[in-house]
Amino acid sequence: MVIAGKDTPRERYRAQLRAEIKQHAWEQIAAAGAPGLSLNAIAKQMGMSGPALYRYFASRDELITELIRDAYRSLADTIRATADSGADLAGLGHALRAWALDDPQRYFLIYGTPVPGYHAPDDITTIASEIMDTLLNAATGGTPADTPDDSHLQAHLAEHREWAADHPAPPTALRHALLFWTRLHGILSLELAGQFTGMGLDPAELYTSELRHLTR
Amino acid sequence: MVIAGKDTPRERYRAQLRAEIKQHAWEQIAAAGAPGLSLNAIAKQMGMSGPALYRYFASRDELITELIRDAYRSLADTIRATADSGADLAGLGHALRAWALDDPQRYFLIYGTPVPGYHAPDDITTIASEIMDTLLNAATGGTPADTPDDSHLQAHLAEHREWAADHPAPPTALRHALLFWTRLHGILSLELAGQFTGMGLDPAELYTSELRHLTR
DNA sequence: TGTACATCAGTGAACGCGCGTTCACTGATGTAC
DNA sequence: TGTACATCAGTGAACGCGCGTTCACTGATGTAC
Repeated sequence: MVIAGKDTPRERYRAQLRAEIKQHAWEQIAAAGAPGLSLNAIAKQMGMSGPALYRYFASRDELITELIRDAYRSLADTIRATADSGADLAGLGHALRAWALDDPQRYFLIYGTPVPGYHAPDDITTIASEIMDTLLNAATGGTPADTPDDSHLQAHLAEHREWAADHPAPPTALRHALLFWTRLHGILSLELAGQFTGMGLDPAELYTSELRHLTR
Repeated sequence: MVIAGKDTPRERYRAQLRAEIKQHAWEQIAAAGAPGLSLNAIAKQMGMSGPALYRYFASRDELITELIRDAYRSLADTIRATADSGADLAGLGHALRAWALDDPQRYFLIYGTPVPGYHAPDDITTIASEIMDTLLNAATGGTPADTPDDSHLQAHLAEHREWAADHPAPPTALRHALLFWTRLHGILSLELAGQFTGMGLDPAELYTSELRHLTR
């Protein structure tokens, strides 16, 4: 069921202005992080008065939630499109890294430090599991990972697979998808946070090495 | 060279009050995240007026920097003490996890979303490399990791080892220490951020599995 | 041991600021007859 | 095609709030003779 979205000029204008607001919001987040996001500052940047934005977003919280949703949507679409174009897990790994580097603060909005007390709406959780779904597909189809047999973990996953409830992936694939996620996130998040700065090594080497290891 | 620290009653009182302020700061960070930290709120919580705190910290920024320093110090000491007590990399991994779970926001203060523009003072970088040093010791001494030979990455590390300049670890150990760091951080940070919530699996199983894999 | 002075902790008032959000209102744009 | 009315975008003033930080001051604590 799609919400009407009558295509009147006014509706189109509304949609465009909402998009414009979000774009300025992203710029502000890139410059000062998510906590520094301010409706008034966005309005000023757009040459409008502060209260005007309340025609488009009910509150600051609603705007942020929407940004989080868009970030998840963008990542899910990117990963999905890459998979649909025939890429294997290695391809997904490279797509993930490119997506993250494209806008680090967007990555952190999803996977960064959580704000105590904030809880994402259900539809966002749905998008998150869509991402896992794509990973599971790739992990199931591809060659099995170079992994020592880890029967203990696989037994655990075989019995704790709510997150993959409607996916036929075998335990080895569950495990493979999880390692793909956690290992790449480990390197990516440290890189984006600048933790490798000054160490002299190239994070990309580390990343592709792990990716090779995961998809050999 | 140690800064005097004359042990007068006044000095002891000062030190104790600084500690008390920091403790309230940590509670506030645990409750609302680091961006929500407020000097006035801490003062109120302690039954003092806001300006009083300026006797103990020159500014909010100085307080936060000090908290970051303490977090690094605490982690470095924990890891070092664990290593000194004879633990191998597996032991360090468990110590790391326990330390992180003990206060997630403290972990995120070190490894979480960076604030664009903030740059840590040099002495903090020094503590960070002290941690890497302990890892390198353990990685050098222990059994070599179960790793496929990755000559490409090892060649890169052999020539980009500023971060381990004054450590005699061979490339295999450099690689081992890095993987230890990035893989465990990947799982830990996702766990602390609540990304496994609702998935039904136990992050501890994933963590110990990776740790086993790294220290077999 | 007592007095005179310096040091320092903490207060209260104040400044300037930006925040999110509400409200009554104006003016333009679209809709119905 | 033109008029009457409803809808909606945006404004400016205002509210209440909390923030970091400064400043002049009071009162207690320590130090020197």
